[in-house]
Amino acid sequence: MICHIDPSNGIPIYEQIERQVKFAVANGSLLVGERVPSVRDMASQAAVNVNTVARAYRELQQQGILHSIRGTGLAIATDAPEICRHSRLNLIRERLRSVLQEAFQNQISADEIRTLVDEQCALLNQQPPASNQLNS
Amino acid sequence: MICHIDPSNGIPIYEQIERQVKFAVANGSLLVGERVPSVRDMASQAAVNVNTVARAYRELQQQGILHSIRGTGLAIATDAPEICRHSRLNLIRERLRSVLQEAFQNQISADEIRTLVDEQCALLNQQPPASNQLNS
Amino acid sequence: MICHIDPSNGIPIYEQIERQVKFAVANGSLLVGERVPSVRDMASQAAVNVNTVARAYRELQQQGILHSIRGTGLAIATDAPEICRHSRLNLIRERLRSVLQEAFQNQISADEIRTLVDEQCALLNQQPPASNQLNS
Amino acid sequence: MICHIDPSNGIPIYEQIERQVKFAVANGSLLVGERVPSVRDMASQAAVNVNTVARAYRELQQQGILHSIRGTGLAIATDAPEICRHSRLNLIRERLRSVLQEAFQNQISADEIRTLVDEQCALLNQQPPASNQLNS
DNA sequence: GTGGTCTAGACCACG
DNA sequence: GTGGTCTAGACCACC
Repeated sequence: MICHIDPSNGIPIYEQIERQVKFAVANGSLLVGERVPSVRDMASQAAVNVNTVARAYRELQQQGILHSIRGTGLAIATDAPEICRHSRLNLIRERLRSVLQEAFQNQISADEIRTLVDEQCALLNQQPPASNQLNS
Repeated sequence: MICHIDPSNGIPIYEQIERQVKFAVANGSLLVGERVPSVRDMASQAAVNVNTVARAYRELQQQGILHSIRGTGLAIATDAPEICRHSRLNLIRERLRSVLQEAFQNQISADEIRTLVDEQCALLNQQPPASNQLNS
Repeated sequence: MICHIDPSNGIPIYEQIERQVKFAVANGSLLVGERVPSVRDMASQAAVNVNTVARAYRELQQQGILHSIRGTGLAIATDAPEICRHSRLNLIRERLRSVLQEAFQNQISADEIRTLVDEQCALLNQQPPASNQLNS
Repeated sequence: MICHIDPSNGIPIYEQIERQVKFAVANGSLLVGERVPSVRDMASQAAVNVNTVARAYRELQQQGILHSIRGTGLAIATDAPEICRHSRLNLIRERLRSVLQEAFQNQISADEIRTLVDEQCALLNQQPPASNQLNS
């Protein structure tokens, strides 16, 4: 599990971590019972503060996605795949809603929006997907 | 020029004011040379502090959208319409790019995205535009 | 007597008017006993507020450059040419001092300054002097 | 990084702070990536209000000279040295241009100007730089 | 701990 | 009347 953080993104770092864990679970990249990196490892790998990782893990525990194994660390909970698959589209939907709302408030038409979407899809698809940051 | 402020929507008040002025300029509601309400008028109309309006106006000046006529007030600058028209779409485009990038990196297809977009367009369009609420 | 005002100049408008009257007197463009335009005329010609012109004239009176002729207006005082010729270079010197001081504070050397001065002299000399604004 | 503020010199305090930061960057006293003092530290050291420092820092951010590391503080941006070196000379050049223009329009010769410049250079150079006063 | 936002109220220069 | 500066103090999110 490797996290790519963009600190100048508007999205809080702890939330970027949360989202990436959820996507990895929904994806099958992280399996039930598998351990996530320790707070310290994740912090040093992603070059962020340990408290930030701790906060992300804490919130993931509260959501039932991680559970702690005493003395061992945190692992993906049994229900995690279901929760994450269920919320996978919602994570995107919520961000999208906010953008589109601003667009409509500025009297940008649905057609103009679709044009922008297609334009960005084209741009992003032709980028090498392997080395990409997960946020920007 | 009347501003509708939603103090509980995450976007800082001074930025809501900025956006609405930009929008009004891009729109033609505010014409080149026209004066914006005095900081005191705008503050009392929008029920916010004078300094908050002053900050919005100051940033609009720094962006070349307003220019100050000493002792008289602030007016729409000559190239404000061009700047505002440009930035209007760019602000949306940039936010959209960020969302779509996250989506693609998590194996959400362009078709799924278009479905989400259409869904949100439908939802947002049927909201009552009665109150001319520019923020939320 | 025609005044060229640059409202976006940092120098207060009333002071721009003062300086231009002084220079005109030092120049011989305004002669002893000659009347300056009425506050209203000057204000409409220079497109500034009447209060602003009034303030400039008031300060020129206090400095003994203008004197009022009851019911007639304001005229160049007897001592004005001497005063103005004397202060002609000082007006420039004072502004220059302020600029050079900032330069020195930023560790720009006297030689660099002389280069800048020569550069600006060359630039300004080749401009048609007739149509120029008097301030900028 | 220590700031010397003169509250009674016409230049707004926040701008004195801005200039001194820019100067220090152009100078190499502040290196890329280095952190500036926290707003609270700078405020207490310079005996000004926190908001005043915050305003200076905010404007430096907008100019691309500082960038914020969330929850950690503000650091010198990558291209700050270039920006600061550029703006240092440009600020002087612009002020100088304005003064010289007024001089030429009032029939002061380039030679007279050079004499004034030399005179001011001599005056300013012999001032005691003991207190390292960056403003006056 | 950090910066960011907002409020309230004072004072100033300018027109 | 206008905007601009500064202070003081509160509250917030983030690290």
